[in-house]
Amino acid sequence: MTEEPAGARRRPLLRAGTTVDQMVRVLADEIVRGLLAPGEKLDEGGLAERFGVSRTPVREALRQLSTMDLAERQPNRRAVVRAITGERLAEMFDAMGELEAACARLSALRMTAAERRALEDLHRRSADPVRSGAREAYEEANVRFHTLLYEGSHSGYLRDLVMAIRARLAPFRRAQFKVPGRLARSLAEHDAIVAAILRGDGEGAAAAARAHVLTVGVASATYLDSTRSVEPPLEPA
Amino acid sequence: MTEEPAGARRRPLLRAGTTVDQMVRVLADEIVRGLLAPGEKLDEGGLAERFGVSRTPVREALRQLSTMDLAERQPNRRAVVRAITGERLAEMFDAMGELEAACARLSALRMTAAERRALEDLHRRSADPVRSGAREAYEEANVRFHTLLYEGSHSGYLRDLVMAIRARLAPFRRAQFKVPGRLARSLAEHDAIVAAILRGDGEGAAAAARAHVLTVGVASATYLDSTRSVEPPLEPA
DNA sequence: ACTTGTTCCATTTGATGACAGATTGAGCAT
DNA sequence: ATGCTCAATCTGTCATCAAATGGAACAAGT
Repeated sequence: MTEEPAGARRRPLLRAGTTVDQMVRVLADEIVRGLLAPGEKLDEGGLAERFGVSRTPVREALRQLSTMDLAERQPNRRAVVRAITGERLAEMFDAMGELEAACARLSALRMTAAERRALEDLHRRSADPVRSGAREAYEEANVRFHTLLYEGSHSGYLRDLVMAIRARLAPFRRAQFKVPGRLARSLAEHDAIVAAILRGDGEGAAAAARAHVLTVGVASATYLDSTRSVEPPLEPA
Repeated sequence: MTEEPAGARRRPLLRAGTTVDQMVRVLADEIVRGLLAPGEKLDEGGLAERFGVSRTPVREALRQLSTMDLAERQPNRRAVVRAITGERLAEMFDAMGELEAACARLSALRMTAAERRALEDLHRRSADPVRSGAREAYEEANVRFHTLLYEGSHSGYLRDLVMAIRARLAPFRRAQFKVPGRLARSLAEHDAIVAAILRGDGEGAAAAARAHVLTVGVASATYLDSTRSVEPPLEPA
């Protein structure tokens, strides 16, 4: 620690973790966003060259990805991006619905007054993007809304669990907003959840949240049927 | 495949996966069962020597363990067995309760007639071990009972999720059965769950299952308070 | 002729030992 | 007792070797 001229050159750009962690972040993001298609081969040598490292850290990254269920490995066979079957996708939405419902239920029971106010405020402000049809803005508000629900459960474990699944389903969820009129309906569903939470009705909040996610799941299934593929919709960086 | 004299010498004892997978299984088991105490250092060189391999596969195993939340790693610092704080344990029981409730709810809605019969049969047979005080036998029936619930949800994803948490909590859950009279109460709680499922009452089943897990969680918390430690109870191999 | 089965080799994975950088704890001076 | 120095130890990464895979080329059978 002799010199630190201002730019801190020791950290080579976005050094938030180790080399392997960085690779995992990048690859996980690309898989979740569909830039790496399901079934795509993850060649150790190729990835090593791409990231400018040797194969050792690449292997560690691949093992982590496979533990996270984003990649699949078999002994002596090359790793591939995990393909999501339609059935599995449905199961994931099932689980997502139940976990969202759990968070909503616990939020209704456990949220502090401040947390309830914040939720209500955010929900009220979300009406503007819907009126003006600002999809981007609403999507952002939507993410914040659900995050507040997870935090409201006052269970970090539950929050981490549901956010992991959410990240995995994000591309599929996002597609639904392109359906005409979906924004308004989404807002109405949020309204039911907020109302139940504010009156402390745990079961009501759970049912509303479950229905909300179910709707999203059905929309995704429809989308998939129409495209005859389980690949998540591509999108630009 | 030229010769196979009967003993199949090619597989060197329990070869169910790769070297790393085997190490992960062994270490995960030891951590979950408390043979490796929380906070215990996991030295790469030491483990390499113990398993008779080089450090590279050990590192992969450690990375997988840390992804599974069984170990903790920081850059350039040695890996340690993940310590479960009391708060985190409570959160895990929370999540477990919600997931069990979800499985029970879905079971009530989705179980086939055969599955309902199997659940009822098992539950009825579980009364014997309780009467005779056969703790071991009841514990086994208990595991099977819950597994049937998970399968009944008809969601493999949900099942995997809840079974992973269950494995992590197993040592804590098991301790509760040593409390006098707990077997009978556990059976009674199961009874409420079964009754709700058989009459197709999803919400009732969910509530009963949640209460059941909550009871277990409270019992564990009490146990922890009494021992002033968050280490899972040790038990012989 | 077209499929089916076999043999080989280029490619890829699994694992090892070695080297540079970071950490930790013992020893010493204050 | 407190803080500093430095060496032993451990982690992160690499280059390299043995074993396994999976196609291509080729032979044989229907």
